[in-house]
Amino acid sequence: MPELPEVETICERFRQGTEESPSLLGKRVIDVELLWNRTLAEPGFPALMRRILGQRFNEIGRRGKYLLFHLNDHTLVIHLRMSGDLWLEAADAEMAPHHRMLFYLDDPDSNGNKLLRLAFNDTRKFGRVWLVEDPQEILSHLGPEPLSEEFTPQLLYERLQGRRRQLKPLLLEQEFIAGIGNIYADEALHRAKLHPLVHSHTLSFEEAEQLWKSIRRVLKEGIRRSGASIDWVYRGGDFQNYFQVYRRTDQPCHRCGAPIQHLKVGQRSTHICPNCQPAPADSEPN
DNA sequence: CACGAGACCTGTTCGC
DNA sequence: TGCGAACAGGTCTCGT
Repeated sequence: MPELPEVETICERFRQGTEESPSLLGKRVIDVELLWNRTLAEPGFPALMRRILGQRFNEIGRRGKYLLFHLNDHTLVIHLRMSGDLWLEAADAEMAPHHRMLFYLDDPDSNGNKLLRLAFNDTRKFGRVWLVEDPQEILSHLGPEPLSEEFTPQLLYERLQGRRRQLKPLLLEQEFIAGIGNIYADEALHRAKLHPLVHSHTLSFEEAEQLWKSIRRVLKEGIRRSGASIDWVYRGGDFQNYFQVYRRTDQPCHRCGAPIQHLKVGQRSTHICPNCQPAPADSEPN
């Protein structure tokens, strides 16, 4: 489900709090419940309990699609994968279906009463939770953060030159660039007028620069719209109303009017405008 | 290295 | 209407 903009939105909500729920910052973990064993990747549950009880949420961050909750001397790392979501609810709220892990919290001044519950809800059970001393052990494989200053057109161009892969699967590789998923890959390629099957090393610097701009634009717009909410998963964002291609099969391209096409690239559902994104010469299968 | 298939999971939608 | 197949925003691992 969530890609960089959705994770960033969740992150920001927990930092700031919302009308319905307070900020997570300063809250203390006083109990944990694990309802689906494989959700906890590391360490084992007894070790997790020993280390996490009594720790406070001091800082909340994001790297790629990973959420980072910095506690006193450990970091709680969460990846939502396809269907994960985090809810901050009353500690005695009725249990919704698909809750996989619960963190019971109190306030500095609520003397040990279970006040709130951070619930990891994950229909498909792909999501994972880690508690580590140094998050780098989990994040070190990630490529550059696309909205950071280090991610320049020049860097993208060099990295594209260093590989000989089709653009779309390459954009989905988290070690190539962190945070892009199926929606934002399609949207970025359309805005850059690049076909998903184009090979990375064939791009000119100008094309790489267009792709760089498109990636940044699309991710920033996603964040500005609080992410995309499709189907029943993840609520709150409205970027889905501004998609140019994703899930718009047969509808007219907003730029040229041609019907959007659906194809499979690397086993992932892919959407393009056949007119704005001409296929590379070497990729005509028929 | 590049790439496809299969796993991991549950729920919804599609096609006959 | 009914029922199985296909599909869903992610990632890992294995085989060619």
